[in-house]
Amino acid sequence: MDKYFLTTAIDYVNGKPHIGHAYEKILTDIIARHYSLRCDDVYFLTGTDEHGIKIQKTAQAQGITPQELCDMNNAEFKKAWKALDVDYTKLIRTTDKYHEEVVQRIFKKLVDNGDIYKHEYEGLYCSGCECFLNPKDLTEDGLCPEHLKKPEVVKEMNYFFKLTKYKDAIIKHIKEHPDFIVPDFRANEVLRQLEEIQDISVSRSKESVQWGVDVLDDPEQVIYVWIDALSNYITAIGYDVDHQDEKFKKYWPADVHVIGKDILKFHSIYWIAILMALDLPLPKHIFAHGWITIDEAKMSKSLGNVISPTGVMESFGLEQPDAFRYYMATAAAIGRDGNYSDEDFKEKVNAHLANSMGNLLNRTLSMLVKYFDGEIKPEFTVNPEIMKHASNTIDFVNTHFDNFEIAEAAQEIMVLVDTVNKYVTDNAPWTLAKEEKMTECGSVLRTVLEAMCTVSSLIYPYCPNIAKEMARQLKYDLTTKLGNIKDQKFIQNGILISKEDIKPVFLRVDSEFADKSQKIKV
RNA sequence: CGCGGGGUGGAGCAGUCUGGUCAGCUCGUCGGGCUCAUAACCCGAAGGUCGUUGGUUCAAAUCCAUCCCCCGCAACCA
Repeated sequence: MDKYFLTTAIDYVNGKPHIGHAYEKILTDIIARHYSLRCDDVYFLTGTDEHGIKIQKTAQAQGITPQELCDMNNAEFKKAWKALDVDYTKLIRTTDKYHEEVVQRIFKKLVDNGDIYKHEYEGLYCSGCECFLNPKDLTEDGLCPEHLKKPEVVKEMNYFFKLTKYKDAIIKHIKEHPDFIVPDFRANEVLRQLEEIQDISVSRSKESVQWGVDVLDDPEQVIYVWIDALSNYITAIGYDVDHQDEKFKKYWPADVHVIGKDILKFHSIYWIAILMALDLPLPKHIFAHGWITIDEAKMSKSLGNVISPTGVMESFGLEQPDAFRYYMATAAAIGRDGNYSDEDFKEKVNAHLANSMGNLLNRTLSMLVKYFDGEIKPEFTVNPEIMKHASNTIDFVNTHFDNFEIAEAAQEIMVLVDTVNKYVTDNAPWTLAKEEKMTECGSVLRTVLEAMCTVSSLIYPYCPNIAKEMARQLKYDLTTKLGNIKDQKFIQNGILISKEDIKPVFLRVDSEFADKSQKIKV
């Protein structure tokens, strides 16, 4: 694997980031960090979608310019990603000049090639909304639901993209590549949607939308979201219609587009058709994740249950996002909806990160100091069965990631941790020490510590800070590639650690200890 | 008959496509063990006729049919 290029959906900056936006970015960041342990060159693209009527109106309502609104909210998103340790390579904004220019040229190329044509569109226009309404959105009396006014029938000239031209090719591609749409049960939905696909309108008149990218040679029309937003995946890495720079050649096609299940249609149909029209290779996978519900209810502003990702961390007094990231990543099986609840969050991260994993390292290092003054002696050997299990876990985790089974991979890591905890109890090094079987005792400890090196690598994508702290105490190099871990020993002979250097890698949430430690830290 | 998703021990879920090896996982509860550790770790137990009813089959959580219930499908919104 020489490169791995992955993208998130770009977020509409009409509001601030919430837990739903965060879910997708965390998942993508975890995938990116995982592959960074298998490949030297990972490119993680995210971005913000900044054009369109809603932004125009929101800005108007707030008495600021659209650009000011975008700048403000774009900054909020960046801040959130920083707080969550979402370590993207690049964040593209659809208002970036180079993006706008390439989008115009893409549009023009599609027009020149005959994939985009002008067509008179007749629709129901509400002067209150200043936009066209979908007939199915109207009230029973045929009124605009917001303004309770009867919309007028208005004709508008728009540009249309010949989606129908690519229908058969897309169906063929989906059928021939069963892992193209992940999870696979979503592919059927897309195939059904493809049956009733129509050409899509890809522009709006200047009268209805001003905040957007102008169509070249036709200043009365603005390019609509499809071509503007979806193209970010190629413009960000240097695509242009007549020139593609080295970066683009290197990274395209994307290895995966990570998106929400609601926009699967746009990615697996519209975007694919656009790529076909541009004669570009198709992304290898489209991974559609589910929703995170809040206490079993869909998150919505009207219900007042929108949760800010950083708010969760604050309410539990967490300075690092690791626990939140772990919880988000394991909240749902692949592509399914998951649920967030404070209670469950606390139970799960305490049980897995503090009790099982953190405590395992802690108890082992404590014994090493207590019985051997922190020294690993040359005669300490490792248990081959535990090493085998650790090595197998790497394989399982890799396979899960290749299938985008993030939660399932985490479960596999915890199985390893549980196995090692059991190994410690079964071999009772404290008893061996009392019986003065010191070599046996030390061998148990060395085995656990070797296994913990693997654990720290595997947990790193989910919990980068915890993993770094584990690695520090193990004197282990976290940049070690997963492929190099197998059959290698990392715990060196000699003094590993002193009593003062041992510290819990993750404190139980909501415990007295956690409270106290937080005050000390601040 | 609108469309889609779902109903599995106290909670959250997997398993359903490819019937048997499936009643599983995480958490919680109760009892026991251990004492190295972050009141942690290990063992054991209780608890489910897998929404209903019927059918196919040697065999169904899994296939077919019927019915019941929940959640999305206007907006904010991944």
